[in-house]
Amino acid sequence: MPKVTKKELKRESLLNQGVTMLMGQGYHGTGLQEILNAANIPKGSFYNYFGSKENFGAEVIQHYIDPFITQLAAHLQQSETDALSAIRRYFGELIVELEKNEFKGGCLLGNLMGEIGDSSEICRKSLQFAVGRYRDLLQSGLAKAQQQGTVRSDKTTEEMADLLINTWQGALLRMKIEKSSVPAKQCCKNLLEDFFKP
Amino acid sequence: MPKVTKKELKRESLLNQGVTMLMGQGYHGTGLQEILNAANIPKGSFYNYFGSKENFGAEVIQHYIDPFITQLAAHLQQSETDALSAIRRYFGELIVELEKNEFKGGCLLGNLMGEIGDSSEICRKSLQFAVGRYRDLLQSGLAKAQQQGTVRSDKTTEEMADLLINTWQGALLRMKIEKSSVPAKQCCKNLLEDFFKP
DNA sequence: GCTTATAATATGACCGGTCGTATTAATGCG
DNA sequence: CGCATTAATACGACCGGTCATATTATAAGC
Repeated sequence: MPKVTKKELKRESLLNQGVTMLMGQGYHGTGLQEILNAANIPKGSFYNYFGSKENFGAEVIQHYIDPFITQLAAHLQQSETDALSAIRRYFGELIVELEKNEFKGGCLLGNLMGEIGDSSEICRKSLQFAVGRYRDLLQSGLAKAQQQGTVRSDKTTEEMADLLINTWQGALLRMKIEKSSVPAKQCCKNLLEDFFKP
Repeated sequence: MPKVTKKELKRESLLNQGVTMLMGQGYHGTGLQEILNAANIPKGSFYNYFGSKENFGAEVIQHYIDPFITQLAAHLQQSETDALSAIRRYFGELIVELEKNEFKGGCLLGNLMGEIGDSSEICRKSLQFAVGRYRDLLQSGLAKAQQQGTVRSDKTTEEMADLLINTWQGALLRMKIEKSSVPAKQCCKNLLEDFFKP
């Protein structure tokens, strides 16, 4: 595989810092300069990597969801675990991470949907694409679980995946203001261990 | 009842404009000047009504939830309707309003939880209080419905109210980026007409 | 391979503007 | 006229983005 250039390293550093800071302070609450300071990149250089802050935001969104998709896919690919258990384990791991992080941040997708979902068309589309990618993977996991007989068959897996994602998003918002992982745990218990069961 | 003073009128106008603009553009995406222009109030006067932008934000949050609580309470007080039907009708009305508004804005509580839930302690507490008020009212409605035998009794009404609010919040975020009320409708269908049923 | 010219890339000072808040001035009322 | 209230103005900081310039990379000729 081709060697990663210095430019690509810097670009990725910007994206990583962008994820961290937009999660903590939101899109408009975070100035470019703060991100550039953290990534040690001068202002003028930023525009070699990204056309604008808005374009940068759209790419931060994709950069954010990538590891979640990788992690969920890895769970689903484990052949010795049934799909529903894989999904439960995946969310279990997320909850452990959120507790470690003292309930801060939540989900960047949810945060930005709320903040700039109406005001940035570029970011709205990036969010829609990211949520779609994530939801499609969850849906394929639920479909597998249906085949394995561990999930109810009278509801479409699209609808169940949507419900799961929406409830999870709402639970993470509650988590932030109540500083507790109880909402996230209840989401998993009520849907994955109750409502979705045959 | 005492006559409403001019000062109170101006204060309420600021809060109304604040709700509208924070919904559309978020907290940090909306400057005070924009709100003051819309309310026709000079910059210096703002500080007669509110100690800071942050305090203003916290009061906008309470001002935002008040009519929802009033509307839901009115539904629940109608003696000729059972509680579950009242809740369904309430959410049905919200969906109609959201469709009329072309799926913009969503829920200010959800938006601000995501954007400033970690960065403003004053607003976090206001959000927590507002969500608590709303949830408690929903919980009392679900408790009534349990008494009437229209809602399952093997789950606490606190937990069901939490699940309903969290899923609704997540559904409204999806609504914004997909410009569709389907997520909100699915939330009601799956929870109020399925999962919560005895 | 070295030197020079050219092209590409990187950069930080600067721009015009707005920010939230503090200070000062003006106005209204008893 | 004095005090309270309201409003105008000022302030220091920061915003996203631009651009003239500096630096680095590449190409061409010998």
